[in-house]
Amino acid sequence: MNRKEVSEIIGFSADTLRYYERVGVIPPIKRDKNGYRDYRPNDLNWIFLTKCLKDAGLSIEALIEFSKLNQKGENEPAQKAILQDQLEVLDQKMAETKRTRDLLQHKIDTFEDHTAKFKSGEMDADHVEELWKMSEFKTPDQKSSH
Amino acid sequence: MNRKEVSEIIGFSADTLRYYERVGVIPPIKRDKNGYRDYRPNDLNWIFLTKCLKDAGLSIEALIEFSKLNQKGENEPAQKAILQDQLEVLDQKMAETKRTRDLLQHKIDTFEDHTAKFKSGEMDADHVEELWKMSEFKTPDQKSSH
DNA sequence: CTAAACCCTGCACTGGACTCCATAGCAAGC
DNA sequence: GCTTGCTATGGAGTCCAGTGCAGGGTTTAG
Repeated sequence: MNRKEVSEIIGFSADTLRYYERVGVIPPIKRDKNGYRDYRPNDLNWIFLTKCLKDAGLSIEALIEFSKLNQKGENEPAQKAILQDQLEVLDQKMAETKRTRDLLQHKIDTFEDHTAKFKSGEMDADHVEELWKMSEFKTPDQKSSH
Repeated sequence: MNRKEVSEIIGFSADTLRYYERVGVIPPIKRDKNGYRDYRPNDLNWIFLTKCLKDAGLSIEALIEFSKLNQKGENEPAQKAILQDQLEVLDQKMAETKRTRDLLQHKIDTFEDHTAKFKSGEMDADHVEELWKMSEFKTPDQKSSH
């Protein structure tokens, strides 16, 4: 399978594919007699996993780390551990996204509620969110809060 | 409230705060007699929202757009629409993350199952995932698939 | 024989989002 | 008055993740 087909299936550009191979996100791809890359099903498989993890927010560096361990050979426990770690990362990410989502929902729900006032005064990290929920969602100077 | 306190509460660096103000992600902050920024509760409020949206994956450009709309004054429907859009984006993101998560889980669960073989042959976008689920999660050249 | 449509390489460049730097003002403590 | 510690500024530099480009090769179609 050539570069173009892979690009079309996975959705990475030819340049990105080459870049990923160069930096080690994907392993070196076999070449044909002309030196052209010949992607095999297992390559596609790996690239697909890469795409999933990238879409899930992993950095290139993390993907390289991941790929290295995989290429090291029979290192299943380590690979499994990485996957497990990634699972946890994804779970955390989802939890956080959900929190933001709920905050946003709250903001939408209470958009018209201009009666809520927040008191100035002490304010620390733990209270910012609470305060935010009560706030009027306006830029500072549209209403003086003195 | 001075720059340092805000940095500590929100978790943006002083430089980032200045950068955001410069590009318009946060509105111009009032200054004291020395020209020092004096962040007021409503500023903090806005910065907190900014942080949420940024963490949720919005680009600086999107944040500027959002901020502009907000500063334009009574433009609630437009603001609300943006929040609603973001809500949808977050929902989609979560769904996709969950999909990756489940794929990963499957991979972990079937890690030892070396009997599964995937056939080379036709392969298109719709089948990559299916194929991937059957694959052995190895780099291409550790086992020849000819 | 030539053009089109692929592919290869190294390296320079871009865009986004900060981050650092040099220089300088103010305020408090010694 | 001097040092320390905060603040300010414009502008340059950095890092990440690609993206583009010049220069070149092979195969197929006309």
